[in-house]
Amino acid sequence: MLSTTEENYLKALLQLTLEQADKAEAGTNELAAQLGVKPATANDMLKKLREKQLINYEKYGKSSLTTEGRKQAIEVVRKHRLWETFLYEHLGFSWDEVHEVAEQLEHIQSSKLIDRLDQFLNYPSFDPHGDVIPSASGEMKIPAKKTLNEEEVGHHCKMVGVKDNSATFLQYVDKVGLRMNQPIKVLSRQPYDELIEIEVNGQKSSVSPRFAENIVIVCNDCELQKNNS
Amino acid sequence: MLSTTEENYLKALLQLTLEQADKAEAGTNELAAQLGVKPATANDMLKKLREKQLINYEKYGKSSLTTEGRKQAIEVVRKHRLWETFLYEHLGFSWDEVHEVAEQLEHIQSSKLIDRLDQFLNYPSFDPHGDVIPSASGEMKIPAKKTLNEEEVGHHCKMVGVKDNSATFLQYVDKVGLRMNQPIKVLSRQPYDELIEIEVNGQKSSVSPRFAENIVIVCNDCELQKNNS
DNA sequence: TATAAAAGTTAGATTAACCTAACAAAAATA
DNA sequence: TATTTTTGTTAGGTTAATCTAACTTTTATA
Ligand SMILES: [Mn+2]
Ligand SMILES: [Mn+2]
Ligand SMILES: [Mn+2]
Ligand SMILES: [Mn+2]
Repeated sequence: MLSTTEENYLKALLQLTLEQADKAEAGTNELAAQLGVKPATANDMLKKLREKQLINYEKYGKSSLTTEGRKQAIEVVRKHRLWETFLYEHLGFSWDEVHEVAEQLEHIQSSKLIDRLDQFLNYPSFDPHGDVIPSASGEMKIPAKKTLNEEEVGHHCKMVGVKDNSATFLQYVDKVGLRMNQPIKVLSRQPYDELIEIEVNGQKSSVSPRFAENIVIVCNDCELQKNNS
Repeated sequence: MLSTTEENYLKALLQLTLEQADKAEAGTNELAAQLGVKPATANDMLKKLREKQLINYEKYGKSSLTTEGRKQAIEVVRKHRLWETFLYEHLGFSWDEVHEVAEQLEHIQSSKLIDRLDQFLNYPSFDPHGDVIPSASGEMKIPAKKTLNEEEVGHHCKMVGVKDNSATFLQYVDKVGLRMNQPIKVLSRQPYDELIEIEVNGQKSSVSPRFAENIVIVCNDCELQKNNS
């Protein structure tokens, strides 16, 4: 059985390697920073996790999860997000309060507990932050990335990045009220001028296709793609 | 903030000192046995807890909780029993499955979490084993002990001890179906012969006053007495 | 390409929680 | 009371997870 610390390393490695979809590996310093420990500390743990066949790691090289390591990491993420959902939906915690407590709850060891919690919550697909909850079988669906311009009317999505990094554009994004990871609903698309009407945090605004094609989003309503290499 | 281990020592000391209501102290070996560690290990921890002013302890002496130590211990018991109640009532865990998981959950650090859980459960007074749940303010009510013969009709209680330790009596207790800590309901008292009709685990039986006065019980329905020295 | 910077590793130390083995004090009992 | 048993303590050691300081390798850049 894994220690809380080992679980945290695997989860951190999963998160870092999911961020950059292309290369599924992370450096020692990067991992140490993510976990708030010194590189020397992370280095020790990397050797230990390699011994346990949970990661691929070679001296001076980048690290990546093995199939078993990935499975374990996904299980931790599943627990984290189910607990966040419980705290948010049943105990009246707010969006920003759930994470800290879920960091503790995700390490409770009881498969019966997590299965029953899943059932109690009615098998939710997303946590309060809109992140996908992995299934009991360890499948973690990753919603497709696209631009806001390509999003369908009526769908719910969230901004996960921008294509234009100019100050002008970023200031405009701010002004429109868009924030990273905040839920967005696409209300309509005007046939006359192609303006897209969106709702963010209760506020409605209209944006141009030019603007929208520089906003990268993930859609919660579109077909989900499994990601379980 | 206390470590999980420190919390476990305080809780164990509370439990040991509640058992023998007269002398509120426990020996090093006794405590070590309760926690499943060696006396040498417990000895180290006793010194540490004394430094933190959580227990009273002197070399070769018995240990007892300070006011602060007792407060902390009661908080852990409160968390344990609220979680047990949650698992039992909302996640369909059985009587005997809840304890193991609650041993982990009782160490989650979040006062908001436990307050909200209490509210969610509608401020329960007893856990699934019939044990009293301490209040948010740290009051731990201890139900009055009395004999089954003194118990009122209609009340719910549980056996916590016997006054007669003869084999004959104990075998009779077994035969009637009484088990330690198992819920008992007093159904009636016949005016004619004073026989007491009780229900245990769905089974009804009648016992004599002679028998009943040798069964020590605690009543869940009687006035509770605070125990917060 | 030579040098500087960044990234990664190693050695040695610390802390918490545990252990065993040897010893000391207190309590029980002969 | 003397002896034995029980109880409690100490010394010294282990493991997991952390650190700092010094070192090495790799990568970037002048
Ligand atoms: Mn989170
Ligand atoms: Mn989340
Ligand atoms: Mn319990
Ligand atoms: Mn209980």
